[in-house]
This record gives sequence, C-alpha cells and structure tokens, in this order.
Amino acid sequence: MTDASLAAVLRAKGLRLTAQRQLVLEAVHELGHATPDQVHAKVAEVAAGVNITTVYRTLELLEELGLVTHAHLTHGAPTFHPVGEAQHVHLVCQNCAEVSELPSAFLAPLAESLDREHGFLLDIGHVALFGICAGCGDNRG
Amino acid sequence: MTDASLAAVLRAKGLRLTAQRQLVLEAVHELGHATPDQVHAKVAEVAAGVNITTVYRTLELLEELGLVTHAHLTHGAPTFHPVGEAQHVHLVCQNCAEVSELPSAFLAPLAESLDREHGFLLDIGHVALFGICAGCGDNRG
DNA sequence: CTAAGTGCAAAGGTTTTGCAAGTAG
DNA sequence: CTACTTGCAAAACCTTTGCACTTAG
Repeated sequence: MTDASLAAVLRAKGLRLTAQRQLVLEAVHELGHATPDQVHAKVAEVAAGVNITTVYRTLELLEELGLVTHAHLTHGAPTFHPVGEAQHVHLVCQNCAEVSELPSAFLAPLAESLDREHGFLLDIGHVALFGICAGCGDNRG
Repeated sequence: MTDASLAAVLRAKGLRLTAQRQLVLEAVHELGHATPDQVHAKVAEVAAGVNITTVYRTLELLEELGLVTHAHLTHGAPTFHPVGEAQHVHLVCQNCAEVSELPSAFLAPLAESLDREHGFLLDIGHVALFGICAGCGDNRG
C-alpha cells in the first residue's frame, strides 16, 4: 500500500516512480524517525549504490508530497518520520538520547489553551519535548 | 552582577576572566535568544577583533558553567539564552519565524502529568513549540 | 523518444581543531 | 612565570548545486 499510494501521488504530479523513492519511503517507515544519514544507511542495506544526495532530494520531495514530515529532535539533526500514522509527540532524553513517543492527545489541553489564550495554533507533530526519561531519572532521590 | 558571578564561577574552576567571556555573556543577556552568529555580531559591535571561534568556545564553556543554555528553535540553528532569568517556553511560528516566549507556568500541568504518568522530567527551558502564531493565523476562517 | 531523476564531484555554510602567539593571575 | 586563552587557518561536517548520464513512461 505504501508503494501504491506513492505511485499514485507521484503520478498525480507527473513525477516518476523510481526504486530510490520507494526505498527511501520504506526506510522512513521502518526507522520511525531517522536522520537523512540514517535513512541513507538503511537504504544502502538493500541498494548500496544510492547516493546520499538522492536521499536528501527524495526526503524533501516526500515531504512536499505530504508522505513524511520532519521534526527537530536532537542537536541540529532533523529527523524524518511517516505522515498518516497517528500524530505523536517526541520525548527526547537529554541523558541517554533515547526518543520515545507519546500520543498527541497528551498535548491536546495545551494546544487548546495556546489557541484560546494566545491564538497560537500548535503543530503537534513537530514538537519535541526535552528532559530526562524514566530510566535515567530513576537515580534521583 | 553578571560579571561578578561570571568571575566567581570561573575562579572556582581555575579558569580565567577575559574580556571575550564577559562580552559573550553580556551579548547573550542582551539578545535574549540568539545563534552563535548573532552573538558574534553583537560582540563585534564592541570588540571587532573577537573571533567566531572564540564565541563558539565561550558559549560551550558558559553552558558547562550553567550560565547559559541553548534550545533548538528554527531549522538546525541552536539559540542560546541566559539561565537564571525566569524559565520560558519558546513559541516558534512556522510561517513568519517569529519567536515569542511564554511563562513556563503554562507547561506546568503538562510537566506534572509527564512526570506522574511517564516518569519523564521535562526540561521546560529547552522546549520549543512549533505552530502558527496569532498574527499569521488571523487569515484563517 | 524526452523530460525527469540519478550519481558524482564540487561548492556552500557552519562548527571544530591544531598550533603559535598573547595574557590573566 | 605558567598555563589558560585567543586568533588564524585549515579541516571536518552536513547539505545543496551543476552537469552529464541514465531511465521511467
């Protein structure tokens, strides 16, 4: 279905379905959230010849097509993940760098009050919350 | 007072108080949240000779000393701001790139439920919320 | 066929590093 | 004096761009 919808969206814009595009989209789905570099590595497992440049171009394209989005999780590294799955918030542990996910419903009250009190429309999927995760925080008091 | 505490913290670690370090810290205070480049520009207004390398090194040092922190606001650009002032949350508009601040109290309920339900200790000052600001959102329905 | 897509290499921008000269303490 | 700091230049990174070759449709 991933490939089918990719083909459809591409065709609708007069663009072409290529092996590279399928592989990049698959990699993003399999990795969950990954940097361009990680996507490239994943793709390279199957097709070693694919260039990092192509990965960048393809991620940008897939984002325009609405098939993936990116968020800014760790230091300067944009990470890409599939659209269409349930929206989620990213929790980034500053100690172990572990990224976990939270249903976006968790931010619904915040989103509502931001809108009501500040007129700010929160883009929930793009949010990353930093802090110390349960595992690392166990060492406290 | 800034300089005094800087001097004290430095001395406590056997490090030296230099004009560059004072200037970088002052710039961070004056700018609120700024990229290394912006800090460099601000410092250059007073002391043109200060090298961007020194700004990077000094920001890193000041962060270790607990005098400034950084957050990831826009695409890949870390921005630094002083510690000690009231903690605040950053609201970043994806349309006009405007960054506004919100008292951290706004996230207190969220922080509490994150801790209670997920054992996650939120670092409020590091949080950036993305979305569409009031000004840009006015054009909606 | 023909235009879109790819790989390669090189450019662009930002951040880091090595080292000799400068300077706070 | 001593060793911490700085400035400079070069390296290391990540991302983007130009161009000729390849290939989907």
